[in-house]
Amino acid sequence: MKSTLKVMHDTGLKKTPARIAILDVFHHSSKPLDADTIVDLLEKHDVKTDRVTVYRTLNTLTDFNVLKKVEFGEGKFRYELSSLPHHHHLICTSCGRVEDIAECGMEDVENKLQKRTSFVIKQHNAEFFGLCTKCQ
Amino acid sequence: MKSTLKVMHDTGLKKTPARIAILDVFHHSSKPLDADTIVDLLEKHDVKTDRVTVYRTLNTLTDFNVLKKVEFGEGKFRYELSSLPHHHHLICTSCGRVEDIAECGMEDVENKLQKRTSFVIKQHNAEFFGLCTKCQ
DNA sequence: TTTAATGCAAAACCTTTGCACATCA
DNA sequence: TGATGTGCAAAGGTTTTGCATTAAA
Repeated sequence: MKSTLKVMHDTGLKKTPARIAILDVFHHSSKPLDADTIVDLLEKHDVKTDRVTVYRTLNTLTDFNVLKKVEFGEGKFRYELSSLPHHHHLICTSCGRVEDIAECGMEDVENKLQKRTSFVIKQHNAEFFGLCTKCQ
Repeated sequence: MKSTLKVMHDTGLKKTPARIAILDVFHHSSKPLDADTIVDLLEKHDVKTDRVTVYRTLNTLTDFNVLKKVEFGEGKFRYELSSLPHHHHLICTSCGRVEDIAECGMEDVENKLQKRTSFVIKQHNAEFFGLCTKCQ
């Protein structure tokens, strides 16, 4: 995985404390984060930053394809590093735990779909919902 | 497909003009609708209803499993009849056109996943993004 | 008549915008 | 220094809540 500083360098974006701190948060997170959580984490790490800066940074990094927006049906966006290998999410509907699913196995599904429809398919999202071990 | 009145009867909810009109809108729509679009359609059909009633109706019908919430990464919810056969959506990233995908072909994916993880998987969502014929 | 639904006003959330000031390269 | 990023205040868009009134069963 690319380091935070490497990412900043590649984008050509200015290396500001806020951006470095926000990217660090993602590099240390195992699941997609929403803006509010990031604000909290920054505060906890004594990084003084405005909420607006967080939103702006999330958008900028998404535009530069450093981050990827995802939605879990919560009415808000979450973000994750787009450098992560292609994967989907398995979400526990009881406790909210999120697990990554590597090898989505959807290549076949997508290929068949490509043949059946007139669309040129560029990407897909998938979320699986269920109960984790603890919540079953 | 169940008729609007049948749906109302099955839920035990009161048959109010607003609810009937809203369900009618869904019975005549080929794609998931957001609250705002519904408000517009009702207005066009001269059904006088408050926006809040639309939101409340959408929530009530979702609670009763008559409607299903879906998200297309727009920062708002859309709803569709949950009586529709299991399907996913193919969304044109250029013009916003939405096509249903019947036979999702994800049973295998889900079954394999079930074996590989400790979750009990209850359902999945999938959205495919690409370009429709016109926009290619 | 009793319970549930509606309308209106107000607010809660999440997110964006404008603008002056600060900071990185 | 010049371009870009930040903070603050304000606003925009979507959705929810409280409460008095109205309508369904």
